[in-house]
Amino acid sequence: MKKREKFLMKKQDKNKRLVLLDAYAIIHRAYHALPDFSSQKGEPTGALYGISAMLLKILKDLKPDYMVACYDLPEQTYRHKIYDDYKAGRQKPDENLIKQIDRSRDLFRVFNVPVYEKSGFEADDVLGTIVEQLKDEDIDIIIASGDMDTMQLVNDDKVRVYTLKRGINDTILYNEKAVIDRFGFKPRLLVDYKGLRGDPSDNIIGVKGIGEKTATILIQSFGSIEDIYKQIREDEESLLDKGITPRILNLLKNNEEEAIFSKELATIRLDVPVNFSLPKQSWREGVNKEEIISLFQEFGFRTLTQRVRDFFDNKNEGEVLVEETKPDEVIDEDELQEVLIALWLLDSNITKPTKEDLFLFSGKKTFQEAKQYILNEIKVKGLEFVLNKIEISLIPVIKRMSKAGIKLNIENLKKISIEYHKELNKLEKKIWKYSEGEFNINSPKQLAEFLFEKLDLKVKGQRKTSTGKQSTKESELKKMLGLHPVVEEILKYRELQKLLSTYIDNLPELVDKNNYIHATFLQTGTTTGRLSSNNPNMQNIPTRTEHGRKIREVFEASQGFDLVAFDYSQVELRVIAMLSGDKNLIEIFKNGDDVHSAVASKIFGVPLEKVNRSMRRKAKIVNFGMIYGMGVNSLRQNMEDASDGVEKITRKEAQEFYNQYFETFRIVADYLEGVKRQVLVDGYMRTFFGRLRYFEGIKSKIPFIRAMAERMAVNFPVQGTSADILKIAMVRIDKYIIQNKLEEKIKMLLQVHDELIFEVKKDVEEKYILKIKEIMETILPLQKTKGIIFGVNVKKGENWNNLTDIF
DNA sequence: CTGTTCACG
DNA sequence: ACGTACGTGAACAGA
Repeated sequence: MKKREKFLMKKQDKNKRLVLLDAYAIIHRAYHALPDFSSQKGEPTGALYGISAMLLKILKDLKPDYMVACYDLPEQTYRHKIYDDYKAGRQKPDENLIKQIDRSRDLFRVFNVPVYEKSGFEADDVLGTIVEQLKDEDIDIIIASGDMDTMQLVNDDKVRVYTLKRGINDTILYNEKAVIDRFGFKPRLLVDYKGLRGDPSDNIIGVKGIGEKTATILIQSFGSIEDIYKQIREDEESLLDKGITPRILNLLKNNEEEAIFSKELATIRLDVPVNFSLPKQSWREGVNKEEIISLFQEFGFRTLTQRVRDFFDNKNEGEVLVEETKPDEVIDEDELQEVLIALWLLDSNITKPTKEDLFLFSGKKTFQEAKQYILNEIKVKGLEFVLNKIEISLIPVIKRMSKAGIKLNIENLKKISIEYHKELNKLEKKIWKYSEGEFNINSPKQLAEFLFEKLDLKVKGQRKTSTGKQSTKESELKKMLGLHPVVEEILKYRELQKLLSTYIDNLPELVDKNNYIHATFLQTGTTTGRLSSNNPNMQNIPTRTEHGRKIREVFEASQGFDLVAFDYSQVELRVIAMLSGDKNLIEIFKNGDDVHSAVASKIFGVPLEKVNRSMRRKAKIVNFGMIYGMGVNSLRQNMEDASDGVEKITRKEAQEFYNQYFETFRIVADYLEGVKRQVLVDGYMRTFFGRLRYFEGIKSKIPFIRAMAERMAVNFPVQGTSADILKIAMVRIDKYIIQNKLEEKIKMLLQVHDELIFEVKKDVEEKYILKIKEIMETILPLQKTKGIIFGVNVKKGENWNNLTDIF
């Protein structure tokens, strides 16, 4: 839990203070944050309770002289007129909420709070207009809201925003400095931020493909949207220099109108036709305490009634809470990155660490101190090799990889899109025929209703979801295949829907002007040392089904190049053989046999050529399962699933198979037990190269938690060592490419955990390809690997789905 | 903003 | 009798 320090700030005594209440936003927030209370008369009061409590908190914390409430009216606003889809997708407010909104007017009446509203405009516009009309007055303005939409109105210390952080009790007051700390730029640029990033809650699109991070970088570097486009027109290259990728530049150029329009939608109006005048007297003069109490009693608010009494009886001093802002410090980005990686190495449970984590972890106040502390800890924990020789060396390699990008064949992708959409529509119609009515097949809830209630299908040993609902996941649906013809259609529908929404229809938004995809590879994204990838995730592009593989086909080599993929064969099993030193397993790798068949041959005690498909399949399952710390029950389940439920496997059979496996690979079993013993003592495990991971749950008294920690501890050295090997390979190959001046001919494009994908100029000599293979296979000398060669297969082709073995 | 499902290694 | 195989990122629904 991130704890933020707070300090007290005295209210300025000279100026009067006006608190502007964004009534609808507060009520709306309270309605969703609180349970459905109701008064004795049966009137809903949950949201009313929330806003009453907030009002009392405002009186206590902010000590306003005047208060004014602004409302949204149910009518359409001018924003709906200029943009049909404004706030589309929002559901209509419940009747219970509407009732309470109406009733809240009584609340403001008894507190002497005048109401301002204007049909055709939102409360935010009215608030903005009031602020504007007061700009020359000496008055301290605080806007109290339930959301962050009014933050753009913050102006130094004169206009501040008081809003809810979490639930209804945790509040925060933003002045200009606090806004800058939170977003990284001045409040007036928030509209530009929304113009770029969009605002899903209002259905403002922004520039598709630009998210929080890119929007922030753009605004920090160039200022407003207008400034950004001015810069693009004047000097396009300067954006690239500032680290804006060609992809982003392209998105900006193609979506200028959207950006400007989104900004307009997000901008609060300052010219609503209302005439604001400050109330003649403060809210307190002329307020009737008894009126408030009687309304609260009508609502059934007992504790709040008491708080009203206390408030009027005591005179507490006015002090308000303000978020503390750390002193400004100039931090070099490249260093920063190194220290964040170092921090992640110290505690890999912190994935994607940020600057804040640095201060939190080190307990230091300045960056320099924090850095010193972290680097010292690296020494203490023996992580220097991993930090310096693996991670830091990898930074530029990853940068180059992302910069190169991989080419996407948009035309083919569009063809696939049209074809799959057609097929999906057909499936949808078919399914709806069975259901005799339309429903959302994508909704697990609606699908479950259809299958389990309407059709009343029964599944043997049905799985429940973690929240106790009937699961509709693939393995459950497969069990019902024979029961009803619709099940097969649903499975097909699921597959296509997934492919279309996750890949096919989103990839085109991520290409640059030359149709290249530049994914981001995160170095601190996992707990095990692997890389992760996003925007898009290039590590989960489909490969397992025919429909899916069509997607791989649209990733192509550049003109005049081939794609060349190098993949380690069974790295994780080789790593476990190396770490355990099991002679039987090592022998299999030395012989160069197919691992799963060879393992099957040993377990079933039959010669290699007598191993059938079922035996190999079972061996494969247990081979992988062992890497993950699988137990007997899941082994049974998996063996059954893998045969599509055709073959029934009893617990006893699974147990016998399990025993046989570990009798054959006795040393592996000992090694796994050794890991569990050791992690219980130390609380952490290391990979072969020294990378660390701590296991919180390992001493838990809850068996499930502890068992889970054990499985993670068993898996970590295997997955982590493999990840280290890949990273070292990347560093060495990159070095080789540069030393031989091959940068323009051989480009590393992707890393997918156990494989590296390059594009290689067609005229490049074979010896260079073979050298890369050799580098990968000799990351460790043979005596250290106990004679195991980490074999690499090399494939070549024009696109990612059409690769043929070459070495 | 969380849960479910599913794509990959 | 059972939610007990690890590590990710992403879309979508529903609140």
